[in-house]
Amino acid sequence: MTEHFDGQEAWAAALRAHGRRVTKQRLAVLAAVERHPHSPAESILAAARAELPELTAQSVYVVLGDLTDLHMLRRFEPPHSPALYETRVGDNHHHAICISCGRVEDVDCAVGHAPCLTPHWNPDAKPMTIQIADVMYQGICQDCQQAQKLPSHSPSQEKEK
Amino acid sequence: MTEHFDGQEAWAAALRAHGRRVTKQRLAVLAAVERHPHSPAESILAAARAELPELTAQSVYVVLGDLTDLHMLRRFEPPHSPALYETRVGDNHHHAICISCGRVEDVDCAVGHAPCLTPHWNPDAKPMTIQIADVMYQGICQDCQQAQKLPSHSPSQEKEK
DNA sequence: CACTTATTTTTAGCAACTCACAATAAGGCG
DNA sequence: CGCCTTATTGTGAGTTGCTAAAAATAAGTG
Repeated sequence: MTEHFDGQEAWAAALRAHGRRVTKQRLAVLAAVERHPHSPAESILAAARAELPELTAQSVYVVLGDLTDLHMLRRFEPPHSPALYETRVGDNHHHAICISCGRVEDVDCAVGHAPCLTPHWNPDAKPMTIQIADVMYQGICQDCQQAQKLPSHSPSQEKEK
Repeated sequence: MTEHFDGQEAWAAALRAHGRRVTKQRLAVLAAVERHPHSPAESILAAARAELPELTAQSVYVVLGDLTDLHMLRRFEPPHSPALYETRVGDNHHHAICISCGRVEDVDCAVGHAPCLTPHWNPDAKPMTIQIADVMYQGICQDCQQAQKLPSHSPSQEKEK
């Protein structure tokens, strides 16, 4: 317990910079998210409790929500999954999710800064001012592909009767 | 009540083609989704009940789930919103959501068939086999932009203390 | 028309959050 | 350094959106 003083202090500074108070709860949450990117609130709670056992679920929800609003954290919601959080913000990157095992990988933005970012509006649509474009790739990771080829019986696909 | 026999029959055919039974509930749900694209289950229930008052919420969930699996419907889940459904499937198009009022607009795929679709994998990542890429644009629609410029008091933005 | 079984209904149940309010403790101040 | 204000956390309850189990109903088949 000696090498995370710098991270500690960095987060503290960031909190102060945003006019937030530096509490052990917030530091614990931040550290937990940093160490377990792409995690849901529940896992973050569990991870944070390792170093702060009395931490509450509510606090985690409140903190995650607040820090996300401040853009100190980024939240995204894959289909059929609770919201996931990560500390990597500001660089607009995307995510690939394995529909089989749920694993999430980061994917850098394909097209530089603004991704596939300028939508082609239908002639009849009233264009919006786009602020961000979340791209969510869905596929099958190598491990799961392997598993499907193997012996097994049910590929658990469509049933179509 | 005379002009929707064709739609009726088209959906019935599609259901049969997928080995599903043609029930008034399924037809009502399909019709409701078609008439109210980008709607959550609850709204679809309400809309469908207009023509089939005894329809159950459960049935709607079951039907929506089943038809989505069959790709007769498409589901997507904007942040902070329940799942939305639409009948426009097969043409990979995307969605733009107004973060202020929640309105959803369809956006045709920018890059032809596969959208911005080939992720650039980080050197250390094990690439997945991508099947689909959902792009979710978030921004502010013209109406809401207007509203924000106007007199009002709280733009309901960050608070940053 | 009878029969099989998909589909719907009924009734519970649950996960992931949100809300309201009391208790606690940062950070500013004298 | 102790006091005070108010952000933050904790407590306890409540909600939404959806899934599960089992009984009732009704498509489609022969």
